[in-house]
Amino acid sequence: MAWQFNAIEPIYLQIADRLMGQIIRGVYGCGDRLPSVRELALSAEVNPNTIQRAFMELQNKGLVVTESTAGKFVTKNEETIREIKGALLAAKTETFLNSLNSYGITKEQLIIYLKGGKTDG
Amino acid sequence: MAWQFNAIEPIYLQIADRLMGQIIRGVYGCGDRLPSVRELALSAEVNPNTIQRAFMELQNKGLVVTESTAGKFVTKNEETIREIKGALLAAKTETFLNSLNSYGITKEQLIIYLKGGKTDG
Amino acid sequence: MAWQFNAIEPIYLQIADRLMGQIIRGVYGCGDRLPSVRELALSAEVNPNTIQRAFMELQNKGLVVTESTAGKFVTKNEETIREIKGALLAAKTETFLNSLNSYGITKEQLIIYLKGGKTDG
Amino acid sequence: MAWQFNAIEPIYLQIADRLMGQIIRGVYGCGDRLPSVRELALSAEVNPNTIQRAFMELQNKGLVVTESTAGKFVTKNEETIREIKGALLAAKTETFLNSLNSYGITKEQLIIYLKGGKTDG
DNA sequence: GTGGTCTAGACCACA
DNA sequence: GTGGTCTAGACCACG
Repeated sequence: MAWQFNAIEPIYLQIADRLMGQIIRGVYGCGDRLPSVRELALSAEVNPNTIQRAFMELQNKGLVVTESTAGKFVTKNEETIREIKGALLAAKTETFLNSLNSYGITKEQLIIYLKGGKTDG
Repeated sequence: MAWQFNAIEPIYLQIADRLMGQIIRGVYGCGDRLPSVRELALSAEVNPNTIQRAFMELQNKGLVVTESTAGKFVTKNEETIREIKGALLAAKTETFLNSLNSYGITKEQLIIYLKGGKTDG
Repeated sequence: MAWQFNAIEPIYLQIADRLMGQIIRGVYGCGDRLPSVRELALSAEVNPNTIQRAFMELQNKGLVVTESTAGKFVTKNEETIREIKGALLAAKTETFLNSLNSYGITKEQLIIYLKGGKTDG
Repeated sequence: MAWQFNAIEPIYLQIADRLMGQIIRGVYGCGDRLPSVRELALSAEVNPNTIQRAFMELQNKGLVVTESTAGKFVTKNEETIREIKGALLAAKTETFLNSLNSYGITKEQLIIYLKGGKTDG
């Protein structure tokens, strides 16, 4: 079965996000070889160019490097991954705090709630 | 100018959410009179029935009470408002934590980030 | 033939009551599929929107759940049904006792009468 | 202020009911003199004929007797009052049980509820 | 003026 | 076929 994409965001960005998540989570570790463009194109049921564009995004961020003949690899620089993970957390959190803001909930209140809540287990 | 609505969620729910936010934030305080159905219909540029439905939601939640010919009012029960604010925070936070989870970020990491971060200032 | 409605209470509430009665009595059992909105609209000879509103009431009470394209179903939670039946009995009884009160008849007298009376047989 | 009447039932019957309630409750005891027609007409803000008709109802039931020059009196026969009180209780209860019946609630269930409930205090 | 109800009819998503 | 949403416009009760 093809992957699931929403109709709002460009598909290549959705694929890039998905791959980024897998790298950040460590599904593909530091220096690991990533699946080939054709492989991904088949499993996602999209045009290989779309996969290529997704990789472009990741390469621009420094998360992925291409070694011409051998394929594409996760960067060996752990620091880069950590930075991107941090930036992602920052961006998502800011959006979230803004959405809470429109209900008059502040960051401090959120922290108190998180520390007291049982959401995670 | 008409309000902005997205095409995904029903308009009446978006209006209900907006009003709920204003009540929770205190834009409309405990016991305050809310704008009339027709008034809101004009400013939102929607059918009065749509506003009516939005209010139904808020009345079901106990956030709004209506005094037949006098208009609609925010509940005088502060406790109700606080409860709903809490439930809302819980729901939004759970969704957020789930989205972070797909990047391998845990609640604890989020708390650490929030306490150290500069997002708010 | 159309159903009978009084002119005092809103039709949609009368329909909701009628359906609630049927669910509580077990005419529609736990998890049973209810007639479709359009079907009921035809037999009651009212607008489908009116039926829809009636169902809204029942859904708010948790008595009915809707499975988008499959139809509407009685909740599978027997407990919910029992609770609502109890609440209904309590409400009706209180009103009744109040009306007796204005004739100086107490609850105790009513109990005695019920136990001795032949109303049921 | 005038008394409150609903628009459904004839006013004279509503007045008769009100007076009957007062007699049954003992507001006007066995053999007591009742207010005059004119007096009642003034306080109820209705035509004296309407009061007269109300009294006719009570006289037909044997609850009130007219002593031509002295006015109208509650019957001295306590038994009559008790009978009417009983008949009233029977009628109201039957209606009530029928309404419960449409929700599948039996007389026995009502008795159990009444004995266990706290409705009265 | 306020809210509430109802109808008629349209359009959408889902499957 | 199912439910859901929205509009347009009418009518009512209340004060």
